[in-house]
Amino acid sequence: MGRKATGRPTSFDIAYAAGVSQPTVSRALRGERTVSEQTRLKIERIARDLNYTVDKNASSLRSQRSNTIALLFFEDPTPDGSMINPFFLAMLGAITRACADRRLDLLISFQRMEDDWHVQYQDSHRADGLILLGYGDYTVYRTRLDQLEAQGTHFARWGSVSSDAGGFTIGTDNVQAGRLAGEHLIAQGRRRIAFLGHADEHYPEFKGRYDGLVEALTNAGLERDPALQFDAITTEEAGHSAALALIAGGHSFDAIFAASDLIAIGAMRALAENGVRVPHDVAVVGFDDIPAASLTSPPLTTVMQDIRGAGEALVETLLAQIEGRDLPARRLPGKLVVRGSSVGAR
Amino acid sequence: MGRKATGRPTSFDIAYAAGVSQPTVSRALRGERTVSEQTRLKIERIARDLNYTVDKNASSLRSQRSNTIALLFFEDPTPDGSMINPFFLAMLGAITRACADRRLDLLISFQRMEDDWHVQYQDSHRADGLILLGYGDYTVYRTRLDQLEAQGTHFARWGSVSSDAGGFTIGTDNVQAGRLAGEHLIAQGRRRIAFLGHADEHYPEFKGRYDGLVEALTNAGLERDPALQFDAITTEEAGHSAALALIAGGHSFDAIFAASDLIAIGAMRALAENGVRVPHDVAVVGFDDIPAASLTSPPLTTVMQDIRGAGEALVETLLAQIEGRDLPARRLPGKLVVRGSSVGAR
DNA sequence: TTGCGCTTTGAAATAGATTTGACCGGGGCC
DNA sequence: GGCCCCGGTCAAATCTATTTCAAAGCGCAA
Repeated sequence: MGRKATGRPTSFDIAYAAGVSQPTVSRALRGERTVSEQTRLKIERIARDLNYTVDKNASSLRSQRSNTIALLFFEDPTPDGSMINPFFLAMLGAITRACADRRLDLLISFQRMEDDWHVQYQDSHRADGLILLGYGDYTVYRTRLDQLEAQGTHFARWGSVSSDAGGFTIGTDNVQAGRLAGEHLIAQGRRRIAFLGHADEHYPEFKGRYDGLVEALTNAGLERDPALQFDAITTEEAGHSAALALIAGGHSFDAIFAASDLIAIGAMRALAENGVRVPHDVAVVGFDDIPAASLTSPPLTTVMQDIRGAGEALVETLLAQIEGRDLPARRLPGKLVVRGSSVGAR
Repeated sequence: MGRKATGRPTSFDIAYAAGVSQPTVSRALRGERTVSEQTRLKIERIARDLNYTVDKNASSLRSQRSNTIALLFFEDPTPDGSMINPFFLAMLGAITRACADRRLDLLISFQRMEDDWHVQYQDSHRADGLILLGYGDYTVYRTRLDQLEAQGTHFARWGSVSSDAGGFTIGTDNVQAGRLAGEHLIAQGRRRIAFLGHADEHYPEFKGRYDGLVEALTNAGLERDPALQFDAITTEEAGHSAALALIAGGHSFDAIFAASDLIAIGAMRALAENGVRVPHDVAVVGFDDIPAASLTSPPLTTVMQDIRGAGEALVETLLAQIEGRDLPARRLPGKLVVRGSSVGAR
């Protein structure tokens, strides 16, 4: 008939070739059980032969489902825009994998929360839902999150679960993870453990880690010394400064628990500059297990977050939400990775 | 009329509210000049008021243009799937930015080339074109690339430009960049420069860097010593082994040019283990400027690739191709980043 | 008044799938 | 025999924008 000679085949072409109607092709290829096995196999074969693929746009338009989710990084972008928190990049890998397993497409964007065209991802039917990744003072983004929720946008976010933010949050159990680090250092005979990182409610992740450390100390019958806590955001620079401040503070210490690997790496540099030996004089434990952690000398002991599990959980939670069955917020356990920076004779 | 009370507004709703026909709404919102200024402003205001956004699927279906590109990593995935070459991750940032500037959406996938559902991205109208990122022995992927080209799929890839691969390739000018590294080391008074990395045509990027080094030596009237070249793929382990082999080889050397930062970091570890001081005894230069490069001690001198430019060029080339005007392959210059590992007294 | 060229707008066709409602022949039940 | 149910299929409606084509409106000249 009047089918154009060139161009991709459509479901009509397949239907014609298979001697069935076009809707049957659609059903068969989606595996609806109302199509007989025999018909389905025949249609599948013909589709393969003709090199046919379902048109995603037509499919999504009709079904109002894109089978795509959007990943938004709402970290403060660095000036050159290229340095992205390595931890989130690892997470990206895990999320990609989780999506691929479920045959979902993944759209990504590094737009910041301040720009707001991202809220249109769902409205424009580009994506069925959003995954939000962001570190730091999330209270800033609170308005945005509320707005998203009010709009009926489906989303899951990575962050501190303990906070008062609505559900749909997946995060590491920072208290447990912090305790793990503390217990490890105590087991190594360390008693005066400094904490580098903010410990107030603006940084709930960091605060949780600190609380965990304090718990470990308490459990071991040790006193926490507030003079050994120094604020730092998650950069190598901040870690360097905090460690210098710690050294200058004059209080004795035999271990550092840094709220992130970048902080730890900066701190180790400061220690080295001051002739402090790691781990001999001071043991160091970081957090995140970024790639660079295994490359320092000595290699950095750190707490690894369950990135693979996080990716799975985020996608799963989001899907559940899209389908109307809400899942509870979840906390994932951290795991200690012992390397050279924390073990050895005192 | 029979408009459903709930749900997003469609262009019909806007048209009704504005007292015009629905196609006029479409034209106005896309900025076609055939719509009078007055009408356009009115429609835009109403669209904003009603919180209307264009349905991406309907739009793409009709126009056969998705304004989306897909980014494919075809690197050999590591077992745990989370470690991705940091250089490509940085590139991801640049590509994201280039896409955002052009209001393009970006789909990403870490599927390997062996799996082949990626070839359907364009066929299914999910994306208008592909960007391919992959390191290593690309001859393996040659079949795939040819297949893509035969299919009429639009794509741009990052890689070695010198190769015989079809156009649409963007890459660093590895020879120039290698020469840069060589000249720097020679200027530091180094004469016996080892090269760690494969130097055969299966690794065209690495080979180019080696050729550049040789050029620099030749230009300076120095002889190249083939005994100072050791094969290594781009891992820290390989760098470590290669450096050990170099040391064991017994030939004297006063500098190392590593084909990648990971190799360089591994090599520095081997040097340290053998009591070789950097840069005092041996100067080290890497390649890529991954985040960890500035965190080593001493910080690693390296050749930075123009990632920002690469992202721009890849997207631009791909767009050109989609629109039917082919752009020539391009080589981007590398830039030397001098840090502590290569400067200082001999 | 008619005709020409230009801008602006609308009606209808279109893109390619999914979903709804109906049909058809055959088997089971009374 | 009449009626209902059932699996399998199809025709028609639907999803929401873009594109084509035709027509209306307008100023100005013939």
